[in-house]
Amino acid sequence: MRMVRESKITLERPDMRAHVLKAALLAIEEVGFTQLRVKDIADRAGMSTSHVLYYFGSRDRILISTLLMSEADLDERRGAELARLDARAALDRLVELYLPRGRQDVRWRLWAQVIARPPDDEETLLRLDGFFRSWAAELAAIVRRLSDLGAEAAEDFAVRHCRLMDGLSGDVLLGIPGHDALWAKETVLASMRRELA
Amino acid sequence: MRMVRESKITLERPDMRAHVLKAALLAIEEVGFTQLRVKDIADRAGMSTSHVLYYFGSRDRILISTLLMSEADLDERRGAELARLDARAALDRLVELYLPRGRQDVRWRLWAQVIARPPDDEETLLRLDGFFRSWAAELAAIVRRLSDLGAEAAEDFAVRHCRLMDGLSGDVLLGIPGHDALWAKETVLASMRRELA
DNA sequence: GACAAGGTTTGAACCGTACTCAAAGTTTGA
DNA sequence: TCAAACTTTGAGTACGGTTCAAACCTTGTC
Repeated sequence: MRMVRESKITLERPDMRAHVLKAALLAIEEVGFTQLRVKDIADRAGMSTSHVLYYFGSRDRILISTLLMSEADLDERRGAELARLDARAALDRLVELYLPRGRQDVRWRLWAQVIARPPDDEETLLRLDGFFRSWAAELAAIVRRLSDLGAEAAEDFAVRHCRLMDGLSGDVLLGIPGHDALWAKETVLASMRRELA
Repeated sequence: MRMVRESKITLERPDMRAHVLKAALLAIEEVGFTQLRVKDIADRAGMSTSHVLYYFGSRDRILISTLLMSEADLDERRGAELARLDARAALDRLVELYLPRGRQDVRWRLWAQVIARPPDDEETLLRLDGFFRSWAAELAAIVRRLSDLGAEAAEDFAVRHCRLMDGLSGDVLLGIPGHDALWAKETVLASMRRELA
């Protein structure tokens, strides 16, 4: 009995899951987040809805997994891209990568969804926390190159500004008049410059 | 034709709507946000689901209206309560009122919901923006009592810290281990003290 | 005081969609 | 080669939001 369960988990082919998650990203972009049905994902993955559910168990889990993949992907790309830039450009670019590109930004819509219906398993929460920390660490490293802040102060600066960007993103997602992606970017950068000057 | 529409709107009894919204708050607390059905609200309001929908049009609108009411209510209470306190105590209390009390905080779950499924009518967005501004204005006023910051600087301080609190609230709602309501409060207050010192 | 017009309320039906299940198909390993 | 476990699907279920038409009330008018 227990054997069955364990082997099931081990044998879940990651390629299959990744395939579905890519289909999910595509589906969200094409049909929009609010109208997204499991069928839209299944169609684009070339399989039945039952099969998608067989791998993920529930619609919510598909979305959470999509966020995790999307975030992991960005985590990699970010490291590679920022390494090539000088500190000031890296700071600017990091902010750009972090913030939503607009009201319909897929990654941020996923975040909003997950915050509205949070997962209850500890493991997922720790992975999400891991992404937070990764962003903060990257930002802290850049800040240390730009100022004479100590490790602790840089870390504090980074965490505060990540959370600030989270808050600003809420405005962007809501579509508050005047509070668009550009406004958010300018606001964060102003706050950063203010402290680093 | 147009007459019908207009009179319909005018005649919507506000007491009836308010009654439903209070029922909604109660229902959320009792059955939990994720399992909330329109029927749960209707039951507690002592009417049929059709009747609730007759007044609000859709489930989403009920939730948005509940948030608006909840926020308007807090807006009033806040003004009355903070006026009685000295500046330092008022700052502390404002932060307490702003932040979620915990993972299940009803007002914040409503915010999360509305950000995940934003309304598309301009009017609602402006009302939400109004609440943002109201919080910021209140915070700015307190800050000016505590420091020699000018009007502009105080306003900037206030907006940044409101958004910071929004971001921290996300962590609390998610239930990231270690990031509870108390942690959020301490983090904001530390940031505020840091700048005001 | 009766009646017309519009406003309110509801129960019953509709519809869409997440999820379940059993059966058929496929792989793996002994 | 066969059986056991894994995969895949179509059909079916459950459930919740939304619609609709009909009954009920309220109000103002002759």
